[in-house]
Amino acid sequence: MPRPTKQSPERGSARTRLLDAARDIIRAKGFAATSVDDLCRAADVTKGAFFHHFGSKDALGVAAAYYWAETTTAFFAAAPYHAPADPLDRILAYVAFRKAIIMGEIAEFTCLVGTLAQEVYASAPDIRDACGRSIFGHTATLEADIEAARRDRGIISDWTAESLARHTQAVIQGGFVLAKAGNDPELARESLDHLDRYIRHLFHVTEEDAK
Amino acid sequence: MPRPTKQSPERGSARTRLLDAARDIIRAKGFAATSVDDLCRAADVTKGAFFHHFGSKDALGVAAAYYWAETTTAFFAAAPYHAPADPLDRILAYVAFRKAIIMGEIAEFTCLVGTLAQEVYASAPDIRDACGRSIFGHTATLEADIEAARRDRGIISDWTAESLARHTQAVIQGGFVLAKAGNDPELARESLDHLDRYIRHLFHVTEEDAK
DNA sequence: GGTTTAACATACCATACGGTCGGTATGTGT
DNA sequence: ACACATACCGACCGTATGGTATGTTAAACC
Repeated sequence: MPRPTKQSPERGSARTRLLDAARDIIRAKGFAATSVDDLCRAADVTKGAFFHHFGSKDALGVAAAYYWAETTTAFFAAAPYHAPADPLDRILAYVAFRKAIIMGEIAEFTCLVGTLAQEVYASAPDIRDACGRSIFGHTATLEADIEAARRDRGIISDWTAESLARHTQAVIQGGFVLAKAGNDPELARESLDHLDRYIRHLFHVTEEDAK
Repeated sequence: MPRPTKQSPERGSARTRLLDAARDIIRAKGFAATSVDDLCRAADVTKGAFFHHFGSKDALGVAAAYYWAETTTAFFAAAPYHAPADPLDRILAYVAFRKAIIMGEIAEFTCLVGTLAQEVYASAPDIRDACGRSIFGHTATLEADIEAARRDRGIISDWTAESLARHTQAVIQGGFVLAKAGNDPELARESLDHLDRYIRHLFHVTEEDAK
């Protein structure tokens, strides 16, 4: 039950502002390098407010992962790639959409929960699990289309819809890693072209089909 | 010029022991969460020794990335996947090899420079660049085989050898991210199966060829 | 209208951190 | 023999860190 604050009722509650700050700062600096004071400064709240809303820094990490899951779920649900009638077209539109939103600064298009999980998977299992739920919850949204496309075309395969959905995520996450290491967003886009080609192959899309 | 130490001449110099400790601890906890004292304790050296060999913690990060590049280069150069006469077979053997070495604890098979780059890319450009050199230096070792395989088979493609080599790395790195998020090494292996299938497709490997 | 409660704010604390500094032991070249 | 360099030791320092204790304000509930 958030309540409008006196100083900035329009900017959202302190809790939301802290989560927004966490999203931006952790993506840029990593979780351990982001201090509680950093977050309070960015969100323009005091430490008292921070520890009122979150029991610890780790608890904020968990909350940030859930917040990421919520906001990205809404973002992808509202995205235009669901429009095509053919499920395979929706899958390819998804890949194209993922490629299209790779722009601007690296910290702005990369994945919070991927970064976070990679960093804290061994030392903060609760944060890791929250990240896992966000990632695999997202892959699950692709499975229905993959399965439908497979049935539509009578594809007999040694791969499952779950597996291909996860692979899609792996390519995206791996592209982010390369983009960061090479300091070049194009490296992330490049792998999505290979993924697109791979998916067309799995569903036997030929040159003639493309027209 | 390392010199045998009094207390443990057989364990290698303090510098090497610190770099080994850095490899293991940073992969498990991340760079920022790894303190200089952690490293000194694990390497059984004092803080004086640490700052004698490395000007700062960041300098150790850079050195660790170079050390990783050196040791992995030697490791992959000595690996058996170079044996096949056909370059395409070497490429597929590489993918199979990468899959085979995914075993044991997650921190033992994942990539130091991938983790490191992802964490510090924005705040420590020198570490990031060292990681980039390690990753892209490794992808370069695949390019010759990819190019040779393409020429051998007269493949006309809209992808380059460099691009496919980088995509291979992206799939591996992305698999590591998923393995960490899901706390399951199988997630990393799974994507390598898709990569294998994709490469066979690019080089027109049919079921009959496989025999 | 009084009490409770959520939502902050402020001052403070113990510790852990990266880094420094003066010193010592052990070669090494002349 | 002596100067010099390298490798290392360990006490110390200033600061930043996560976290706490106490206080304040204002809306919500009875």
